[in-house]
Amino acid sequence: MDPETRFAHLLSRCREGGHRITPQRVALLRLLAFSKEHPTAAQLYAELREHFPTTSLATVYKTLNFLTEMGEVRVLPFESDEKHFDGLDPSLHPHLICIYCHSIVDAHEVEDEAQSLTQALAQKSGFQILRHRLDFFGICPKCQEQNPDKHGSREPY
Amino acid sequence: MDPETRFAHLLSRCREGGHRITPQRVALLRLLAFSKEHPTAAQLYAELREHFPTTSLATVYKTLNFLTEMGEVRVLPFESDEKHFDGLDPSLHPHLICIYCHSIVDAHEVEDEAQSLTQALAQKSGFQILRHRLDFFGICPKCQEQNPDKHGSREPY
DNA sequence: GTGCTTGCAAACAGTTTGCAGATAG
DNA sequence: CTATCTGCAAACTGTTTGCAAGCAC
Repeated sequence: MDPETRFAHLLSRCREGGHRITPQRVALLRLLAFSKEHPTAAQLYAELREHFPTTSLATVYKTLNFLTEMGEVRVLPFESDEKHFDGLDPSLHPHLICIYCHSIVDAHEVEDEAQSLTQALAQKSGFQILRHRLDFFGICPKCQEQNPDKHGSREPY
Repeated sequence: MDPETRFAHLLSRCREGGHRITPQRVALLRLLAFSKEHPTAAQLYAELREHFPTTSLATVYKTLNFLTEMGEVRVLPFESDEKHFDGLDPSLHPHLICIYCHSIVDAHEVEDEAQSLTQALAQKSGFQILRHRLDFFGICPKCQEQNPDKHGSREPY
């Protein structure tokens, strides 16, 4: 789904849910629909503040929370303390996380394999599997090219 | 690896790392080696207190933290706020989580499939994949048998 | 005896909540 | 006009840190 369509979808889902469309929310929904980076609440807040200097984190959380309850946003907790939010595509798909640059990208490439692995596991374990969370940690193509000691600024995961 | 061997292994890893063997640590290592339930720090603390009424959570965290740094314990963050700890088997393996009874069990059944999925993803994405985190949420065999409204006490995930 | 460890309390980080004033519908 | 939303501050939860007294080695 392209970001503009996704944005429109988020807007109408808000209306459906009886939530008012405030300028702050419009800006947040836009960020969610357009950011591929799976941002944290703090990152969304920082970007929002560029346009709404008085916006508060509480407002960001309140909106993220009802979107999560509606199933439009997926929460991604990692070992780091802050939770990341996937507002691009709430469907089940694996993620690839770079331990150096901390980028988090969707890994739709192996959705079929993930599906069959899930079925195999359900059969072998007797669990009725409803959803999954599949994260793969490694070094992204960009960081593989770089000089190892230039990854610098961020603590590797 | 059987729990007793695992316990002995944890003990010697502590010594190797220059960490002193205190009675509190012995008790904690024992819990880690024997508990299949992937407990939280608070749960470990509660069990420890039965034998050491004055033990503190801080001590539990300090020990868990160096074990994690040594690679002997794996941290499992979920959407719930508390982190769970896998001290049974720090190797990479998928987990099955029951949304009703909150049990977390190892899913060694599909390790081979997970391995080949990982290779396929590495090839397709260009990532050099170092480790993964595979969680499957669903209803465990025990909870499937129960009357749906008897799952009661715990909030379903 | 030395230096790591304990256990308490205080600090900390991320998230949530309460509330008075502002505003979407 | 009314009910919801905002933004601030305070509360809350899980985890970490500082430090004096205690204990492993």
